[in-house]
Amino acid sequence: MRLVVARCQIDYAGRLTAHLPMATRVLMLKADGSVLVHSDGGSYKPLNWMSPPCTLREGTTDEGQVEWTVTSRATSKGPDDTLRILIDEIHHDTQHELGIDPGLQKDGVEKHLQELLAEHPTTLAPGLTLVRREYPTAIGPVDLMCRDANGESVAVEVKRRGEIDGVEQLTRYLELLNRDPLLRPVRGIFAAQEIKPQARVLAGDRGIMCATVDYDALRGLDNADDRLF
Amino acid sequence: MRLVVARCQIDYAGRLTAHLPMATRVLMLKADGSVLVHSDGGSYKPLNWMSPPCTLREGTTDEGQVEWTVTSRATSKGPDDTLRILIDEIHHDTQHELGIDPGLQKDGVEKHLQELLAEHPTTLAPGLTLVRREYPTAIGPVDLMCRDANGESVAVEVKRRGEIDGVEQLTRYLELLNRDPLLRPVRGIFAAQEIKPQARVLAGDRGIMCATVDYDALRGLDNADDRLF
DNA sequence: ATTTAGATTTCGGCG
DNA sequence: CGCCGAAGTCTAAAT
Repeated sequence: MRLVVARCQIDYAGRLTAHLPMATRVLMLKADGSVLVHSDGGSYKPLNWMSPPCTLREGTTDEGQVEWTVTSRATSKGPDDTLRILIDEIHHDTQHELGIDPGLQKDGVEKHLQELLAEHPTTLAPGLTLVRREYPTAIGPVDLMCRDANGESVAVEVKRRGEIDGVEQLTRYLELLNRDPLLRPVRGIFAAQEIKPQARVLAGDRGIMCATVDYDALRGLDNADDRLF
Repeated sequence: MRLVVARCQIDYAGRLTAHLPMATRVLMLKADGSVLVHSDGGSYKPLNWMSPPCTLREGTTDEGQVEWTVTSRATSKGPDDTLRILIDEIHHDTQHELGIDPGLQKDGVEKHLQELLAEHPTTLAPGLTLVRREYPTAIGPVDLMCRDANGESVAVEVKRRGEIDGVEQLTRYLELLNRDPLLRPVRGIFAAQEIKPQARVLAGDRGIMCATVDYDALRGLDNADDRLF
């Protein structure tokens, strides 16, 4: 990892073209050849960057300025990209050995939400029981297939954030499932930690029930269960 | 901007929980209080981070190790987040004045594609003429509203990458537009630089035509036009 | 290898 | 200020 602070001007050409006027920025040059250009603000996203695999070549302009050219080969996904960094002045330049990172361990994403709801289906609707998780269909798996108090089928789509696409997805499942005479009628529940108003409206329009899920409360239920055994 | 290279262990708790075992990493501390944790690989996304606004507080553990705690307040968007960085050894620690960045200038995104197609609708279908761009409807603007050689209405949805949600979006527009006796029948064209197979199948199933757009060729047409005048 | 769905998505525009 | 759509999205799992 090489860390450079420099006054520079940057031009990118590839999937789009972008330009950064001359200013002082941080350049992060990683071991795999990738390059990140950061300013002193914004979020985690760099102003500009080059994804690996790519190669950096150092050159000199006609005016005698240092110029770095970072290039990647054209792949099936996109055209060949070029990042041109024209360096006016280097304020800082250091090299560091970091080694391979052991990697990130995550917990609390959609999969966990689905697991918790599978164990506590009654939090979605009274009398609901689980038939199976990841119920397979021709167009993909339904997150939770359940049965309600009347013995009728209920398909549940779980999302961390409930938006229109999720409602569309559940609608496609319901359309398909309701063609099966052994299952029908199948109704739907759209479950998410947070449901956007537009998604709620669309769901209502299609007779789909919305359920807001409290992740912490579910986790609490789960821990309570654990203590019983 | 403060750049730190250190052996550290990191724990994040907020929208999810995440853990990074002890290893050497780069810590980028920006002027707005945000923190980025980078390893020597991966893409532009940090292993872990904290978005502004947030505050960093330095402390010491019972074992005498330095500990940084970065916290942000709970907002309407999410709960309060905490990033705990336990520092084992600092290899490098420098401070740099960067100033405000003049910002990025982009060119070549969906808006541009839409503009080019608006000027050259016949590349989508022979005899097609533009009625208007961003044609307003109750559920949002249709990218391009056109008329074909027979004088019938054609709604065009423009995407850089054509996926299922784009087809769903166009379907919703068509359903609404076809309720209008003055417009109907309205057919649809789904235009994108690249169309995914599943999106193509769904479009075909709904009688929507797909058009793959060559951005460079369109830009060429545009330049040719310019030269005529 | 290709495709698809999820993300601590972030970012910008408009009402 | 909140909602909505686009992104050089990236990434990991499934096909």
